[in-house]
Amino acid sequence: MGDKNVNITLPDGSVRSYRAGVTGLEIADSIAKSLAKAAVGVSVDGQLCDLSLPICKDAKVAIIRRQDDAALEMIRHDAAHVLAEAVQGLFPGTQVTIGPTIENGFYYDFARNEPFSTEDFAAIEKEMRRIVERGAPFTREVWGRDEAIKFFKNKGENYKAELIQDLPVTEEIKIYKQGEWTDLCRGPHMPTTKHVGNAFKLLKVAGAYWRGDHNKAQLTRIYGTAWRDEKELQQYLTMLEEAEKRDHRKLGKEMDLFHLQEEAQGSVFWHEKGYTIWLALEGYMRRRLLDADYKEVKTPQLMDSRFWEASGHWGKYRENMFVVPDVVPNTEEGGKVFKEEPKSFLALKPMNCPAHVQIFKQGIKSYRDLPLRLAEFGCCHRNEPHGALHGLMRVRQFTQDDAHIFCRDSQILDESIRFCKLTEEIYKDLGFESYTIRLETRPEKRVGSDELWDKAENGLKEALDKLGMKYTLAPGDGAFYGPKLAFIIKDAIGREWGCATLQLDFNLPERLDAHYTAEDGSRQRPVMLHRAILGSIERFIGILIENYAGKLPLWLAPVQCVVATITSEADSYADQVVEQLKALGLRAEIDKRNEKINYKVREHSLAKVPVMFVVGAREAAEQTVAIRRLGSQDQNVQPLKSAAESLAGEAKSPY
RNA sequence: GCCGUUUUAGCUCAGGGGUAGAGCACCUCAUUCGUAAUGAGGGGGUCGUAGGUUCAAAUCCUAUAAACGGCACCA
Repeated sequence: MGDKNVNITLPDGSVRSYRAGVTGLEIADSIAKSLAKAAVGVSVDGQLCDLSLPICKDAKVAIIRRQDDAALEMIRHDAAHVLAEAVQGLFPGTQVTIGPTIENGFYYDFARNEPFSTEDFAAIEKEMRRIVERGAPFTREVWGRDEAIKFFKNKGENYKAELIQDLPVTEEIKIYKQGEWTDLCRGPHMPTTKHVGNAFKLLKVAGAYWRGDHNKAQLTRIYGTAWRDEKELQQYLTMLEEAEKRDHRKLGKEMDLFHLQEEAQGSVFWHEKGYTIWLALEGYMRRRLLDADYKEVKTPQLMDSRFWEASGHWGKYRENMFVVPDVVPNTEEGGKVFKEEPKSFLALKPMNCPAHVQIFKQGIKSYRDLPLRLAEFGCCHRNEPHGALHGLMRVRQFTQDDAHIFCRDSQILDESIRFCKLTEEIYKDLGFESYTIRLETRPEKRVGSDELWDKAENGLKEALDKLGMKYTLAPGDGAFYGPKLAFIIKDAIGREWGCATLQLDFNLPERLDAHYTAEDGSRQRPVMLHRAILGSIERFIGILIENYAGKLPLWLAPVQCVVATITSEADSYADQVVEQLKALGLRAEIDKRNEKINYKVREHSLAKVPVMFVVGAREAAEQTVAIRRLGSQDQNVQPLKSAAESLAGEAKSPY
């Protein structure tokens, strides 16, 4: 490198010249001693690097101090290393594998014959604190491939050896040491383990497959969180607790919305209150769809296996389908359920699309009929693996707000725009401002010509661009039959769930031989768009509950108004009030119990009833109500008539 | 499906070899009390299920089911 110089551009825009090979630490030192002291890493052209890494070409450089947001990534990564060292110190013979950072924390996957338990956490954390306190410097070395493989194999670290073996030949084999402890790692790291600090906590253990492949070994994963200081850690832990309170399973029980039980795992028992939400939501969607020129249909629940063979589901998804033998059951007491071998089978529908194609195929369709949009609140069954079931979010019986649009290639763009617009409007009505959109494009194994895929992918892209909707690209993640859009919403605990989806399908119309007659009299294949906006109604209600923490907007609230009496003197007036509310279409209940008003207010507040009309002798005499809204302590006394009417107006569905 | 954890009254949970406990809810009585819990009394559980060990099992062992946390899967 000699005396060649490099130009370093700092965040304030100033450019300084250093000799080539200068390190981040040296740059920091040249700016201010205090900066060098506070520095934990350096960003070089946006890439986080070790402070000690020589910089050999012109670059934009920012020094990362421990208090900077960018340092969180390093703190967590280093914490993962400290965890690994601690675990290997306490549990000899444990192999290390990978330990990346994740949102809000980190994990490390270990291979050990005996799995860890959360009871080991105290000891591991203690050892981690000792390692942090010791403050060994992280040092970076580059090793030869064979040397590295030999080293790790000798140590019995077969997973690490495998990782190195699979690294591309062009990749440097980087080894980081923290004192005695050595690990293969991409880096970067902070100067010493001391910089990790004490604001970390181990959270949970879990099984995880080596390289995410269920055919490979099962490892034990330890999850942790790490922050810059104790206050941040506490804030995060409090946030987790708050999120737990919003869990739809907890609120569903507390608010008497639904339940699940062993005899029908993965299928929901909707109680009156929960089903009231369902009906309000479904009604809203129905009005939306009919106005958007969809035609609502209803198709069979059970169909012969031949039907599913034709659609291709029988071969590919049979293990997740509920199959019913087409045999009359034996009624002999204590006998076998079926006496004879079934000659044929029926299956509960796992999806609605093939049935919609059947409707499309009735009669001859003209290009004039397109686009044809068939909608169904279709109840589907999928035999999901036990471990996948999760409250309302992942169930075995669910209802999709499903629709299939049959159209021509040239209509893909327009239909995509209509869909995205409609979804956006609906999500806005439902209170979702933040969701992410993913565009999943052609996978390697696929049907349809490249030309058609171009048209389809561009159609989706163009639709999003035209509407100014931001999205991320997921190349290769599309279905074999076409590209798709996924709208993703997070739940209370930060888990992501796919809700709305738009999927182009070049396969099914072909398989099931759907066609229409074009202007020139020729037979043409329609393109089929699968689309859902809520996705599954069950899941969406779960997300709604979490999003609103149970405090649903008036139009969705199962009980919109409770009329509560102060003394029994007001009973008959309260009856009149409820009657009026009901006459206006409101979901109102009365609480005439012999309880103090404090008790009633507390109870209905906890039940998350949005509005209470409190009535006592005074209100009865004056024909008024004292209005109390959830979350407010204000009492607003209004004449009954106007109060009821304005509440009814407010409770109207947004569409 | 895989790994781990859990399962005791309607709900939330305590109890860890000697025959089951709290708070809330429920029922009864008294109280009519103006915006987040009125008081007193009462009823309620073969401790997830099936085996086993033991004089004795909610408690120990084995199997099994479900739920929970991840992983894998999600047409």
